[in-house]
Amino acid sequence: MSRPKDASRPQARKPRGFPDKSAAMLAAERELVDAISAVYHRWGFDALDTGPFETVEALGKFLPDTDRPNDGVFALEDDDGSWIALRYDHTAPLARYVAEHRAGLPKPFRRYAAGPVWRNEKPGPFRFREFIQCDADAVGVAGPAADAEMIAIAAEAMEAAGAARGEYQIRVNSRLALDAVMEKAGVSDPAQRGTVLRALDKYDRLGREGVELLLGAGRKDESGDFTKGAGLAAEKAGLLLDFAMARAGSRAETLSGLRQLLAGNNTGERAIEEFVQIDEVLTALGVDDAAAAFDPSIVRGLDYYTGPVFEAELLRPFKDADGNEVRFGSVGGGGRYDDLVARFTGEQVPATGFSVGVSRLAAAMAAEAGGAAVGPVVVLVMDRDRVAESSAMAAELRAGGVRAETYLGSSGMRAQMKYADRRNAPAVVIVGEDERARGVVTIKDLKAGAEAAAGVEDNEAWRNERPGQFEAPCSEMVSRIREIVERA
RNA sequence: GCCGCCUUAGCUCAGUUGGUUAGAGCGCUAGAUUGUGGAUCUAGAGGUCUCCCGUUCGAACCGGGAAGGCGGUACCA
Repeated sequence: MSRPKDASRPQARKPRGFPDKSAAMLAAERELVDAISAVYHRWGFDALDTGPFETVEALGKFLPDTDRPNDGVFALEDDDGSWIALRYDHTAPLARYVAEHRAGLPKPFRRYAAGPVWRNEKPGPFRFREFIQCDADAVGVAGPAADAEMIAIAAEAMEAAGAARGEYQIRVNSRLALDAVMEKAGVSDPAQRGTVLRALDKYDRLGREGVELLLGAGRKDESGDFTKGAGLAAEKAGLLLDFAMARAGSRAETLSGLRQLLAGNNTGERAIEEFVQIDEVLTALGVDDAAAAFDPSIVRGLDYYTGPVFEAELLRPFKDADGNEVRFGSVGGGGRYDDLVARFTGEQVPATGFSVGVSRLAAAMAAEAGGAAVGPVVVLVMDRDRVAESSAMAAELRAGGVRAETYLGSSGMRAQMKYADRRNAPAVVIVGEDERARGVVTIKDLKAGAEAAAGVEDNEAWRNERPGQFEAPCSEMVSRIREIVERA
């Protein structure tokens, strides 16, 4: 009866966060990668692939806990006892590459990379442990003009990804400005600065009240878990909150607000000057207020960035598989990282870059599109002894540029039709005794057939009508099929 | 990592105050249909009720633990 449990039999279960990808998903990913890469290429970046693994030392400084190299990254011990790990982004490998080959590289060095990255952390909906990033970086360029250009590229990449202007926004801030406001608020302890930055970063999600709690005593979330706050006095927290909320209707308006907030502080003056230059270049490049805004609540990771930082936000909501609206928020980010190469060489090399998370975008678009990918034309086999004839017809279709396959299963016609339907085939080709006798082929347009059948309730009528079906001379088979495929 | 909720057929879910053979819809397979995907009707396959331990004469149901899932939160280079 019931099979005995066999301990040696593995469970057919895949690890979380590594989704199986359908044909539709793969097509969406490839389209996005191609479109975004084309933008980078057009702006003068060269493609470079550094492979999936780096030494943990190369990724090292930014590991959360160097004693446990498997935390955060996927690491394994090499045969010489050293540890290597899968890259968690494209920027750290680039820094290593530049340091390793600095003598032979043109300066500035402009490079783009597209491929999977891996993060060993808790996955969630639209959040994976393996995902594709499309990354562009300019190494050896200092100054806000280079950052402004990256922002313009980010905007163009979003539009190439299918977000019209107004459906996305690049939100720009600066570490300098954050430093300035923390200086003014008297926050100097490194640990406290970290807590403050993390709190400000949550403004989007928690709003002013939530951030206020995190800057002060702390906050209890709805599950009852408590997060300790930065312990700031209300007055200091107020200044930080005013800063985080300083985004106004346009870059110019935000700037004038920041001028007042940061007045009388040296770092603040420098931050303002940086914003002014970025704004000028953005305007010159045609990046308007809808495409890129100054937003002081943008923080991004802690250790890595040294100047301007920015995030690409998708404003258009998507529907998930259950029809619920999903707001995506950030689908890409970047900024200036002047110290990353210096880790290897000791010599400071200024750099700025931007990266798009393609997998989330593709997952969203595929989920919304919902449908399966269009399948091949299926040539049915009516007479098992004449498989070769079907094979020849399928070959003729392929030679004519049509994706086609011969049905090679062992079932009857009904099952073959069901197979074609399930494959989402645009059409089937039927040649049985009748057709052979008259030198014709029967072609059935499955999509037209399904539409025409929607109103037919009577089985006999359905069978007589054979909706979507017609005969054609053998010589016209390829051209008639192509008409159908092109319409699909 | 921490907190909360959940787990019965491929999917969505009923069910039993603990009592012989556990249900529905959808899906799947086959037939009605001799050469036709839809619709309709009929039949069939598919479950140690997530797992382990305990309480009990008896557990899918009660208790404890584990695993997995969902949500929140922390971290996110």
